Amino acid sequence: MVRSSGARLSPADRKAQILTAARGLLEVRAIDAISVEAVAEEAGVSPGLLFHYFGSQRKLRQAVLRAVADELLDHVRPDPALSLEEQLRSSVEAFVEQVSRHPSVYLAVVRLTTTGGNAEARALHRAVRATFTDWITAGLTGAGIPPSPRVALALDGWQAFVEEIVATWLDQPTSVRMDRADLVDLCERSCYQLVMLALDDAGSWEQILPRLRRSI
Amino acid sequence: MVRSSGARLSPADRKAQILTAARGLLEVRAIDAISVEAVAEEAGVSPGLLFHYFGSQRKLRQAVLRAVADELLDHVRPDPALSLEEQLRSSVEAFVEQVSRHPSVYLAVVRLTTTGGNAEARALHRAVRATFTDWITAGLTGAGIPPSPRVALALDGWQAFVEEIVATWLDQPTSVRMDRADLVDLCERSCYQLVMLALDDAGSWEQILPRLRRSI
DNA sequence: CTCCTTATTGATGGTTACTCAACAGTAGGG
DNA sequence: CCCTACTGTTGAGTAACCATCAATAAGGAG
Repeated sequence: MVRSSGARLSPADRKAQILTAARGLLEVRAIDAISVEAVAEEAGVSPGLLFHYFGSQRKLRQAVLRAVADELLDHVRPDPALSLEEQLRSSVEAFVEQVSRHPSVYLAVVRLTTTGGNAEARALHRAVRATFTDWITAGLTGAGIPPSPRVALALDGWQAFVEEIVATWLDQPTSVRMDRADLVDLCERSCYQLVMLALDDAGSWEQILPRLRRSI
Repeated sequence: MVRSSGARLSPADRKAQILTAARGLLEVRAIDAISVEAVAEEAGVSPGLLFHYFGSQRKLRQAVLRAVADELLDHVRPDPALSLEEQLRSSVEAFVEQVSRHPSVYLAVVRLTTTGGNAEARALHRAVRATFTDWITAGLTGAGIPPSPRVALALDGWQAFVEEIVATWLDQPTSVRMDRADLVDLCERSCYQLVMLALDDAGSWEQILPRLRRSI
């Protein structure tokens, strides 16, 4: 067994190092296939230590996913200085960008719809979704569109739509894929369409755009 | 240990019995939490026998999911005698119906986007999706709308949208939920909207409906 | 240099996927 | 009716892995 890190570290440093090691494994293996012993070896540390710091395998995996999720949210967080229309567009672009860069890592968070047990993991995913939904509903409220259960449901579904087509798009060979700009376009416009639908507004999404164009 | 089934059965019968037992467990536990020993006990059989018939735990789970997926497809398969519009509507209704009846079982198939390892499980999910997509594209082709990568991507995303909002809807307490008819409506209309979007057709979905109304 | 705190380990137990040689039920020939 | 060949089935045994805990050693304070 390799002991890459010679001596004792501060708890914070050690925890960070273990998380980094686990994240490295996430580039290759799926989250469900990450064993405590593999992470321990990757970190150059005894398996027992992981239990000392994280308590259990579930909590370790949870911590890894949470770290990745936080990182993703940081990249996608909208800039309040922009207009609402620009916020949506640049956030969608940032999302596609980030997931494209490290697909196996971010899809682990984005796609863990995993009916497969793991209530905490699903809770994390729902929390990420809820964060996005909050950002958008705040923007819509600013444009005079009040929150409603139907809109919230549509936004939730829209995120599933985006996650799915981005993932599918990534799986396609680059020779066949549509332009990335087109993908972003499709994601952006579908948001307006689905919200309009949830509002039971038969009109086109272009009617709503002018209201989103002015900055807040 | 209970040996509910006294003696030797034909391989086909035994396999079917084990699958039934596993499916029963799926009503309660998640697919990832189903151990070989639990299934063996449920079936009244020694654990070793499961390996004889299915080879490994992965393949066993795969077989269970495949059985459930086939069952789902059977219920949702569109009736060629109907008009295209009616086919979409009744298939969506059948989908909501079936998933509502045994949520824990069918969500196991529908929601196994589980980046969590399990390449075969994802492949199965993709196969189910592809089947639905084929049905719809066939219908669209009949209405004069030729298949294209953009439309295929949108249909894939639409299914993610539907799966997500149905699952979310199921999680909500019945007191808060919107009407089931409204849910089906939202699913149906979003399909038209997203296809139009993929066609880069700025018009409303109502322009396309008349073409779907005549039977083929 | 010594002591005390605590980061870290290695031994250990229990669960579970998986293998395999042995057992037992059933059918067919004498 | 009995023997034999075939094969469905078992139960013991192995390996990997999650988890616990008492023992160890590193590093700073005095």
